Amino acid sequence: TIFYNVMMKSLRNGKQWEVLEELAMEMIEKGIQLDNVSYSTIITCAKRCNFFDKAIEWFERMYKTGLMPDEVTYSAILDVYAKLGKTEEVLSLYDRARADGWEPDAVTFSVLGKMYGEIGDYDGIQYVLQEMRGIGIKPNLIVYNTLLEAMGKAGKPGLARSLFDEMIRSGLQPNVITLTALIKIYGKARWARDAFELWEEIKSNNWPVDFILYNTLLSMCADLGREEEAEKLFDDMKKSELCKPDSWSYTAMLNIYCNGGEVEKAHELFREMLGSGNKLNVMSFTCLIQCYGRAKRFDDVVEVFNIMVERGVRPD
RNA sequence: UUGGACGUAGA
Repeated sequence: TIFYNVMMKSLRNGKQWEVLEELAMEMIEKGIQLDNVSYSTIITCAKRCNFFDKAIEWFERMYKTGLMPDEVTYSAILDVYAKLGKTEEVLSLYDRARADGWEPDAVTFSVLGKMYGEIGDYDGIQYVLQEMRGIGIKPNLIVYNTLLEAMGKAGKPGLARSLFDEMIRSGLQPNVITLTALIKIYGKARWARDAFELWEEIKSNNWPVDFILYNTLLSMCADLGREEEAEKLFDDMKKSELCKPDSWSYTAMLNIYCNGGEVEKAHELFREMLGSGNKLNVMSFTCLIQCYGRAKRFDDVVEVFNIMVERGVRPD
């Protein structure tokens, strides 16, 4: 069994669903017992290959064999239903499993929290927090990250901040994902002051930073029209080793200049981007085309479009 | 180390 499980794991990493399923069928034909590791590997492979129906099919097959799912298999299948947006199924499966004496763990709650975040269900998030406390599970870093982001999606930036504070008080160090999520939440709440305060705190605490975090700050600046701060951040990126600007960074900067009507700056930056060796994407072209369109520079619109086609970027 | 959960852009 372990041999097959290891095989299936590597197939899963290569997203080879068809081959993996054949192997699983072979196990059944040869009478080799599938255990929870086998089933959870099968389920997550199907999920990663977007064959959600297959994931459910295999879970039901497991159920029929009478093998009890363990906490890993449960979270794996709950995540499948959650990603399908089948909230009812998630909850009924959760309740049924609880009734069978199953003890959920931190991963379970991050799956549930993520689901409620996606639908912006504040009461759902509270339910997760309450269940977690009731069972006596201490949230780990990922659970905090998930719930914090969910609070943001439910339109509760203040509560997201409270969770962040609670996390720090509990002695957990935030990672770059925590910080990026918070910055995005503050940006969407138009809390620029809080976001920049957090940015200072990040630097003074030596908390981790990467190019995605920078990009998140840049998009916030774009949304809120904070050109000066953005230019400073963009400059930092160019000077840094690990956080070089990518096409997302350029797109954010182009947005700032376009929204500010600074067509020349946008044009100059666009040239820089073309020469930067970055993979180009539709977003930056879309932005620039709009910019020229608004400035009634239609010859430039055509030129940008032609460059886009030349560079092999497909319009969507 | 046989298996599960988290972060960035345009219209």
